[in-house]
Parts: sequence; C-alpha cells; structure tokens
Amino acid sequence: MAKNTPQAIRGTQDMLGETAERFQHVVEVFDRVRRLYGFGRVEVPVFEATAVFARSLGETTDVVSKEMYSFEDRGGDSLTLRPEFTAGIARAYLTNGWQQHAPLKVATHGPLFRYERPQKGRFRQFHQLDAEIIGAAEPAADVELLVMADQLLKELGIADGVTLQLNTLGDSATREAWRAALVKHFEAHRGELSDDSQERLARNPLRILDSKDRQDRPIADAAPSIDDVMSDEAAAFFAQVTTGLDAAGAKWERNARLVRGLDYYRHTAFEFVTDRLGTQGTVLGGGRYDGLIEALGGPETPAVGWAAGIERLAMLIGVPRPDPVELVLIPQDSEMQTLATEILAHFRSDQSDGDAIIADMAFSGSPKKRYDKARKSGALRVLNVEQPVGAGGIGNLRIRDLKPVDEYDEQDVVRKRLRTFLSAKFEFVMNDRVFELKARKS
RNA sequence: GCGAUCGUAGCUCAACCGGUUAGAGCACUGGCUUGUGAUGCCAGGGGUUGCGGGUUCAAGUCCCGUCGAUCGCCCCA
Repeated sequence: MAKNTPQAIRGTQDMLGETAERFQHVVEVFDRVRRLYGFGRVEVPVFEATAVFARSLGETTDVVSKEMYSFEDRGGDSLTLRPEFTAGIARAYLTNGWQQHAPLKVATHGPLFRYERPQKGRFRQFHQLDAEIIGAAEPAADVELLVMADQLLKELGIADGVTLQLNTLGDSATREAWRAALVKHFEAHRGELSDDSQERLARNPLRILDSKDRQDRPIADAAPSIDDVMSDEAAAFFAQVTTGLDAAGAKWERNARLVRGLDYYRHTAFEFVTDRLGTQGTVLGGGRYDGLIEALGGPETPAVGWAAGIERLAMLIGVPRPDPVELVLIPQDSEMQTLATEILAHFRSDQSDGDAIIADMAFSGSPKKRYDKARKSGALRVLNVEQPVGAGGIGNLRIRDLKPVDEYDEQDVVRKRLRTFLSAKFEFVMNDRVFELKARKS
C-alpha cells in the first residue's frame, strides 16, 4: 500500500469492470425508457447557492446543517453540492422561464452528495436517475411517472424482487387533519414510545409511523389512518392514480404508513422497495411536491417526480454481458506492429458493411503471452501478424477462432472484411490459410 | 453523532493456546515446453502484517488510541 498516496474520500467509490458495467447498463436502460415516455433530457449544475436546497428543505435543520456538503467559494458565497435533483431543476425552471413549456417532462442522472455515514447502498457521492413532471396537477402525471418507473424496473429485470408501495398524503387540508390526529394519538401514548420517537413527536411526528423500533410498532400500527380524515377531493385524486396504474398493468400495494417529512408533499407518495439490500431497501422513490416551487419563490406550481439510486439498482441487476471483442491482433514482434496498427484501425472504423468491429491488439510480452492474454480476454478470434517468410514480402496474416464458430457468428463478417480490406490495399496470395502479403497496391 | 465486526504482498486469503527467515493462489516479469498453441513446467520481483503507542524474554496474534472498511442505529431531501 502506497504510504504517500492520498486515499479516496470516505463514501466515494471507484468503479471498474463489472461494477462499472452494471452502473452503465442501468443508465442506458433508463435513457432508453425515458425517451419512450417523452421525457426530455435536462442538465443542471452539480452545485447551487446553498439557499436553493436550504429553502426547499425548509425547517428540517438537521439535514440542512449537518448533511449537506456546503462551502464558501472565493467570493464568500455559500454554495452546496447538490444533495438531490429536484430543487435544482425547480430553480432552473424558474430562472429560465421554463413555465412556457409546462407541463414539462424532464429526466436526468448524475452524482449527488450527502454527508452521511456510508452503509450498504449508501454513499457520500452517489448517483441517481431522476424524472420530473413540472406544471401538471392532474393525476395522469403521477400515473405516467409511476408506469415509467415500473417499466424501468421490469426492463432492468428486477421487478420480481421489488414492490411498489403507494400512499397518498392528501391535499393540504387532509394532511393537516391527519397530522393533528396523529399527534393527538401519539401524545396519548407518549410514555410508551421509544426515546427516538418521543423526539420525533416534537419534530416530525409522521415519521413515528415508519419507526423500526419494536416498542413503537403497536402504537404506530394503531394510529389513525389518513383514510379516516381524507377529503373527497383527495380520495378522488388517489382513486384516479390507482385506476391508472391498474389500467397500465403496474402492480402496486397500499402502504398507509408511507410518509414524507417535508410539508410541501401532497397526494401521491411512493417507494419501490426490495428486501435484498439490507436496511437500505428503497430503490426508487418519489411523490407529488405541489408546494416546492412556491417555497423557492415561484408561482404556485404543481409537480411530481421520482429519483432512483443507480448503485442500488446496479446491485440488483444480473451481470450485463458486454459485447465481446471480435478480434485481437497479435503482432509477432515490434516490427510487425505498424502493419497490425493499420489493420486494427480499419476494423475499428470501417462501417461500410454494418457496424464497426470491436477489435484490440495484444502488444506486450512474448507471442505466447500475447496469445494467452487474447484468449483470457474472452475475444472471439485472433489475427496473427507475422514476419514474411522469404524475401520481399510485407507480412503474413493468419486468423484463428478462439471459440466454436457457431457460438457467435456463422457469417463471419470479420473474415469477409479482412479479405475485402486486403484486396483493396495489398497484393497477396493465400497459402494454407495464411494471407501472404507480397506488395502494397498504390 | 452512536454501536458491532474487520484491516496481512497489486487482488483474494492463510499463519495452532503470542514463539524464531510471514505463506499460497491470482496478477506481474523472465525463461522452458509447445512450435499455432485452451487450467503445461521452472524461476523472479513485490510485505518494517493500516498507522502510533503500550504489555511481554517474544506480537500479525493481547491492550489503548487513530485512520479506513463493512454492517446496523439516527437521518433519509
């Protein structure tokens, strides 16, 4: 271990090989699905004025003061690395006049930063997929977002282990009534609650509902349901959401204890949850945040959105099988490297007859080592580039299959293209399957 | 912020109740065999056992601290 090398920052990760491929696969599938649903790409800055996040998070001072990466820049302004996408997108919506595009359907993905203790599936720099519909008050927007999330998980092949838990927080009147009823209920059982939950009662009473403490469970389970205080309007909204999900074939499960801490959340709240990731089981979550844009000083603007942890999704999917290397060129020695480079460049760029070919070159070690390396890489074929025998030649080429041919390609475009290329550039003869390059055509 | 477990070559790990030159596989380098070859053979480089202190005749092994990792609590926008 190098003593002088600075270490990676706690909670950050370096990804290579399979881990990186998994990550990339999630992003690619998301990008494809998001287009199917007509969500445009949006790019927003990785850092913003601290106020963007502080205001959107409102009174939850713990989160703002302890769990954000905030710093002063050289001009003395307080900046913060984004801990979420929504606030930044909402800010962009306001500062760029994107109201003109409402309802705006946008998607993005990238790194986010939270100063938290790392654990399974939780990092300080982590990555999310994100989708938002801004300026749509209709339940159809909620449905669209949920169905897209559902399809994403299906296309990633992880829908089986994941369930959509759905709830409504009602309109603001319902939400207030529910909150009051909960506080009353928990006050009555104050003494039986865990210490943590007694704290929550003062700060964030809704959170007692999803407490993990065994002591709290009976009291939380006996708490009044939002359904008891739901307004007709809120109930109708929720019914339209569930009807839409059913129509689209998205399975869901009511979880009346699913809540959101912040006050601007209204109506739909949801999480796609798995039990395969230990305690950090939420894989995708979101809801309707009709009050957020006002909190940022904008006009009353209804909106819905969700975000999903890329790392968590990546842990759940099967191993992506990247396209194999079709051909590895093996120059026999350094003198044959130039010829190999010429042929290699052709394979990698030629698209006259379909896609270019994934090709590589093994250029270090003895010929034996090069061959072994090519074989271990999982490449399908090898092209040896050898010194010409006898005088006057340019080089000898011999192509060899490393795997049974029927496993990958009966047409063998690679051989076909090699022959075409050689015919155009060289005078050559075939001798016992070896291309003997005699001279260059000019 | 709190708790538990862990920290040995580049990587994955081994080393009986503390005991003498800390081992193996993979990877890397060189060579042999092969002479167109699939997990063949030989050799080599590489570790002050995360770091700092302590106990002991003796510490990778025990104790304290520190840093890091993992899992959980809190939090979860």
